[in-house]
Amino acid sequence: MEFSATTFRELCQQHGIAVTHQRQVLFEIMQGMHGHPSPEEVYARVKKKIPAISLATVYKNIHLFVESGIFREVSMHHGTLRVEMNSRPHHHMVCSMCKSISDIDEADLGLLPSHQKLPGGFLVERYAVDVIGICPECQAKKVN
Amino acid sequence: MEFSATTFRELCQQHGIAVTHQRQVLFEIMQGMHGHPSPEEVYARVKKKIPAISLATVYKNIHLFVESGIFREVSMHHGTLRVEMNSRPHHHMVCSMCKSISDIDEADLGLLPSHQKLPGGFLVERYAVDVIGICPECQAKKVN
DNA sequence: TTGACAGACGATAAGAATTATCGTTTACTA
DNA sequence: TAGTAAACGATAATTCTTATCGTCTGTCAA
Repeated sequence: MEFSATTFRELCQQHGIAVTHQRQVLFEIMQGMHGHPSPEEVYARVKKKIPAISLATVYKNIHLFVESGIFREVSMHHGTLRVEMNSRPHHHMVCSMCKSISDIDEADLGLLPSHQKLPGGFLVERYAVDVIGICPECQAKKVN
Repeated sequence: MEFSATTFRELCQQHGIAVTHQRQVLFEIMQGMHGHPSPEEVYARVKKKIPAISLATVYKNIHLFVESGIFREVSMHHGTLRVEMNSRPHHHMVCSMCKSISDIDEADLGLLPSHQKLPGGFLVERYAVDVIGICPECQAKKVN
């Protein structure tokens, strides 16, 4: 929608990555998908166009696209199950560089709207806010 | 903090689970932890008290505690990496029963406070809100 | 208190998702 | 167009989590 086929080459140049056939097809197919596809789902679709493509290539390029900011991943997750030990109402600050999570009290964040029902009839139990940003440590490290 | 050692037995009775030594030690140790420990971290601590405990037992009981609502997991994660294909500003409605994710436009959710810096000096890039609740399909299925 | 039985335990194999390795091929720059 | 760094495909390896299974332990009724 926002990137036309002609700009894929420029997009790659911007990010200093090579324009390969696999990369281009992958990009176009991903753009045509909606929702929150998994690597396997993307792989299944790309294979229809490039039967010989490897799953590893799909993974490598999805990561590349995410790192370049071309696509975004749904909720930074931390590989492993994590249990919440803070029983006070709070949310999370997630560092986009080091992926560290720290807590912020709900009161310090400010209040959220609390509709009981959202469009579509979704029944709200609670809100979980991830504040994505740069933690103080990474701000200090960041040289540019 | 909120559950005393004496109430662990009651807590188990409420949820219809047996009071075992492993379970009790696990519970107490987890309560003493802070942050967002992983199963491995919990396992490492519990092993100091019960060297013979199995990692599988730790996993099984963490799940049990989470299902019972005794503890909560940090951000419902979906097992696999998911890529965001909706480029409009939006957030997510996550069903606590079936774990499905659907999008909600930021405008439909209402505005969030947009401090540039949060307590501790965390630099905000963006907010990602997960609205946890029950999707219409699961509301229909829900009999009780 | 005891005895039966469901459920919990530990050990470990299996499974799923992801990443690393490596030899071959391809794209970019001069 | 040649040289080189990067990308590719195949697949082994890793990591995290779950399943299996034989043994053991809580729970509940007698």
